[in-house]
Amino acid sequence: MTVFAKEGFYKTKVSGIAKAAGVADGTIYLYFKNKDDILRQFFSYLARHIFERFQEAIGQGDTAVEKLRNLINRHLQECQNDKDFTRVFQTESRQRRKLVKIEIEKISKTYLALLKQIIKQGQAEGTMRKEIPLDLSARLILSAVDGVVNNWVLGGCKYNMQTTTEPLVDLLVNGLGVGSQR
Amino acid sequence: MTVFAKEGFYKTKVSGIAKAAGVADGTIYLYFKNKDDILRQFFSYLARHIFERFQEAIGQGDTAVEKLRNLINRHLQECQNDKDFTRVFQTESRQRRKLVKIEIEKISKTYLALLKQIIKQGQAEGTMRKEIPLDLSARLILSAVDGVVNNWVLGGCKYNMQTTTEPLVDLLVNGLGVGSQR
Amino acid sequence: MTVFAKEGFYKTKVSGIAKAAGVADGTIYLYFKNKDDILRQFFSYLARHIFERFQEAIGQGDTAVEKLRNLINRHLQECQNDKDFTRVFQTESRQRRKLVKIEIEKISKTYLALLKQIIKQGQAEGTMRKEIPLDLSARLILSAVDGVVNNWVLGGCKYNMQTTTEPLVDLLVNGLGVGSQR
Amino acid sequence: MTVFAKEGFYKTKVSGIAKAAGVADGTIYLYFKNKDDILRQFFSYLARHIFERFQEAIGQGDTAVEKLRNLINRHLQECQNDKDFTRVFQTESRQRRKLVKIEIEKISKTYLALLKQIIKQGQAEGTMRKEIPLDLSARLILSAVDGVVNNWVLGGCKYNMQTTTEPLVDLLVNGLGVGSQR
DNA sequence: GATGAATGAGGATTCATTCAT
DNA sequence: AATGAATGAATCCTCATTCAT
Repeated sequence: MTVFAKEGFYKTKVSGIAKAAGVADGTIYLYFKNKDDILRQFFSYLARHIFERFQEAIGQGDTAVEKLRNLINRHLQECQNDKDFTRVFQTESRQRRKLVKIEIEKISKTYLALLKQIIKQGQAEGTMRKEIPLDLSARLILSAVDGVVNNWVLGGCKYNMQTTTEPLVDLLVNGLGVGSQR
Repeated sequence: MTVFAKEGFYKTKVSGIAKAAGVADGTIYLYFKNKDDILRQFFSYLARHIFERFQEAIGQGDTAVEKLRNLINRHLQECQNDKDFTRVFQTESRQRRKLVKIEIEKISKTYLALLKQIIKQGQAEGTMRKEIPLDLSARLILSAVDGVVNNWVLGGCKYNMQTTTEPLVDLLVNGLGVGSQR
Repeated sequence: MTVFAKEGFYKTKVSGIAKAAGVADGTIYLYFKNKDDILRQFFSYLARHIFERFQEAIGQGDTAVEKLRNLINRHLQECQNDKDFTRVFQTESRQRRKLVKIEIEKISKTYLALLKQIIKQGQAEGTMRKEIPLDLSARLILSAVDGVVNNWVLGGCKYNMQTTTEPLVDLLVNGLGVGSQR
Repeated sequence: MTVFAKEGFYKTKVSGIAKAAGVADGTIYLYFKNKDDILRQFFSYLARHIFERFQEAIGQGDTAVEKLRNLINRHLQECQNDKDFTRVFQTESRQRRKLVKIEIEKISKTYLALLKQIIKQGQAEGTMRKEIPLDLSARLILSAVDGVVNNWVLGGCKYNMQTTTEPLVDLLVNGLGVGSQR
């Protein structure tokens, strides 16, 4: 991932990955079918493991808003902890659509499911509006968080992204407008 | 752009572009320094022309919320009108970061400036909250809209994206929560 | 020739020649069949005109040694007067053997004929040795003069080559050894 | 070298070299940085190895004239033994001046040093004239030998060049003129 | 299992030449 | 006659992949 993160999938040479891993070029092919497969396995790994942690984060909140806050916070935290991973994901999930389509969709769907579940709980609690289509709300939240991460990546991963959690949740929950508008 | 949109920058052959353009391979090089330059000129063109249209859209609204709605609507509309353009932008602005860094930053900055100007007006009008950092609000809106577009692209550009405008603006302005929460 | 002299035949672009000549690329092809033909015509021109001047130089001497001195002097002078011409000749007569074979052979033969004629006269005068094969003597003189010129070209055409005439002729006529050796 | 010798550097295709060497195109690039480098390494090799043999030849003579004869003889012999090598050297040392400038100069300087050393010895012995500038004599001898080789190459490497040694040395040492002239 | 030299298909780019204006 | 935009054949070089050791 360190190597992919630096120059992107296409500019990365298999020999470069081998060198970074301290093995011979040929050795790569004992563990990966081909270059594409390296990326695919990365996405596959992500898809399998990331949600346990998200689930865990949600578990630590009671109300819907708390859960949302915890989820977003953990999301930003994880991204921050593994910059290379994040960078590769942000970059290649768009570029190599066909290759990782299945994994991306799986990740995306699971994430959206988590969000919908939170929103549903909020609606049941009476703390979240019922007029807005569930799908749209979920997608919009995902987009917003993804956008924040993307912005951070494009800016060179410099600032501490977790400071964004609080105002982000505030904005998502309360909106840009003043209450009287509604 | 049609060709880039289909397979991405790296999988696109210059000869493929030439063929699609109905000219000889060499002719490409009369107008572009090299393959990279084709992409760079595309982004450069975008940077120069897109904002006139956004500006125009904003001009057609009076209140801040109206302006926001018009901007977002026009944004989604333009993306919809040129799917190839949009797809290339969404994909390659991430992938070929270094190459188009300058153009991307220009586009991003100008867009954010438009948003901040709208939010400021809203705050002056008393229709938009002052507690949230201007920068964050603007970036979040951009991220959200970008996320919607990205989602549309990943989904194959199938549904009509403009139906999203209304609930999107509602969500951004009024938030996910019910009023009493604040 | 200025252009050929700078980078050699192969690195020279027809468009570069056109630019130097102040005409359009296509115009070149009104006067030359192709790129090769430009070089061929150059050698052809040389073959046709250079010997008049050499002949003239020889005409201004009486004894064989005088004639030899005048010929060599004129040879070095002409080379010095047109550095580009000389450089192209020195370089391309070797490189593009097949292309200019005929012209080179013509030039070479005529030059050798001049030299043989001089040596014959010297032998008749009793001032030049008869033991050495005429052919070899002539070729050796040509080689030596050519070598001097080549050396001058390789060194960047800096020094005044005509100062070489006198010692060169001395060496050729009297040899490196002291008289008693014979 | 066989391939370069046939058509010259520019007309030679890397794939042609690979084919002649019985390897794949890409293999060439495991040993040479690029096409230019093949030529450069050739000249570099020459520069490193040829002088041991020349030195050896000189060592087998006692008097200056003997040493000169042995050097020239060995020079012609080596050229004859490797026609392709010789042809490439004769051709490309002129054509690709910049590329092999350093190597050429090294070869040239070392050769001239050998010659000067011989002439000095001759002058000490009293068998070689002291009036002619050392530099010029050396350069002239080099030019003459080079000229003989060049002539042989241009003529298609047909005749036995070593028969030229004796009259060449005679001419260089005793000159073209009869003794009484001095 | 690990290696890394060898492979060769593939593609960007150049530039001599043409020809409609 | 002169132009120069357009052409497309030609070739260097890269790099994913293989396989004998």
